[in-house]
Amino acid sequence: MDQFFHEFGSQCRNLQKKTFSKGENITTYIAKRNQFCILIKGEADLIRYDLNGNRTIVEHFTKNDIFGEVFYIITTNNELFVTARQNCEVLFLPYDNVKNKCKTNCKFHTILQEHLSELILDKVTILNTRVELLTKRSIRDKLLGYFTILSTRSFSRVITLPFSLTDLADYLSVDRSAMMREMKSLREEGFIQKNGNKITLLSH
Amino acid sequence: MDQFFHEFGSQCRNLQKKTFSKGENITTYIAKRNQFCILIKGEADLIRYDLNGNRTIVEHFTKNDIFGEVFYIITTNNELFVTARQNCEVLFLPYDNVKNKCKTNCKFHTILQEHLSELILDKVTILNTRVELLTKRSIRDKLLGYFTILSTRSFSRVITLPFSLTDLADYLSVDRSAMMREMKSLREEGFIQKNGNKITLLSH
DNA sequence: ACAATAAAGTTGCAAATGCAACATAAAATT
DNA sequence: AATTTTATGTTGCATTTGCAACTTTATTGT
Repeated sequence: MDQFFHEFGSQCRNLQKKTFSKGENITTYIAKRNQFCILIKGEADLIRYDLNGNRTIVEHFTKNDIFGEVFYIITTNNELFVTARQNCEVLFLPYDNVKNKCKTNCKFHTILQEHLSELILDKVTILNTRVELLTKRSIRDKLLGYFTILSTRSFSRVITLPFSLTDLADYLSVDRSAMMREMKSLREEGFIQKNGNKITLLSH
Repeated sequence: MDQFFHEFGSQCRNLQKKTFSKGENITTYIAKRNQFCILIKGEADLIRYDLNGNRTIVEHFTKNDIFGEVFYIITTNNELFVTARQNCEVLFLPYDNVKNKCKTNCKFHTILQEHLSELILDKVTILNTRVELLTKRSIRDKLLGYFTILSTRSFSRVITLPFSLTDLADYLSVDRSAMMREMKSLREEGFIQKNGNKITLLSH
């Protein structure tokens, strides 16, 4: 699956491949259109700004992640948009076209269809992990929870934050200065060790 | 799809249909097993207790919702279990059996497979809505956000809470008394009107 | 119908978090 | 290399939230 999107991504007429530079806006979630996107290169974030100006990183996408308006029901009137964190390559295709058979019956759509439920299932597990994190009651628990997830994924007590501390606060949906204060306590109380964007989880 | 689970739910040997009384434990999420469940009758909740004794309603399931360990990666050592809120009927099947072809090639699995990605996609939108809610910064915004979602779904300014206020607090992952205080302010400031478990959203 | 249990509602106080405003360090841009 | 921009780190103070402990009102079970 890993190389599949690259290899076959440009063979069908019903999809578009676009390139984005760092910082560019990839798409905006406006209404329930059938937009389905695959990130085949780079990293991107789904960002929301609320009425008080708070920025939230709703989702963080890496290679082979899927996103788009099909996955989202817009209830509030907050702006939601996907921004390229690095230079990105994105496949755009109408979801109807993924779900139903492609007219041209191309190889891309056939394989995509076969793996579709697996791709979406992965998204569910990611979102469940995200909910688990956000339901934690304190900044401390959110931080430790997040570190634990990264640690589990990398099979290591030493983890590298995938984004800046400012972004981390927006991802955990907490105030940055309050988060920094909590990080300091965690260091002082011997829970973690910190060196730039590398953090070591200590047994305590 | 709606009646499908009932009609065909008992025709295949590779799945089990079980009944649960209100309050009973339907399943516990322990490890990444391939458990896939369909709630064909009743309502149920995915509950987590953290080390401080806080109860969180991680998810709320209604008729035709799918759940189970396939959707979950257990990272923390918190207990996660699904409890019947009402008398429930649940189909249990191994996910491998859903994904791949069923040996007996029965009608149930065939139709389920056809609709699988749609079912999982629905779950993604539900989870995205949940994340949207949980990333709101204050209890007030969480409450108003939740009311707005229910209002949009029911096409009405008058909404009926699907569970008790105690449960709502556990669902929004906030302290109950703090939530009650906020509800009171919302009433006093003319945002909402309240009558039992019926709430009316006012234009303000 | 009564008792028992659970939910709703309230409050004072403590603790956590958010806000604003900085200083300093690092990274990006010209 | 100098300048601008962005990120990190810190702090005092205000506000929000959580905690504990109640009373009152519903709901459930016998």
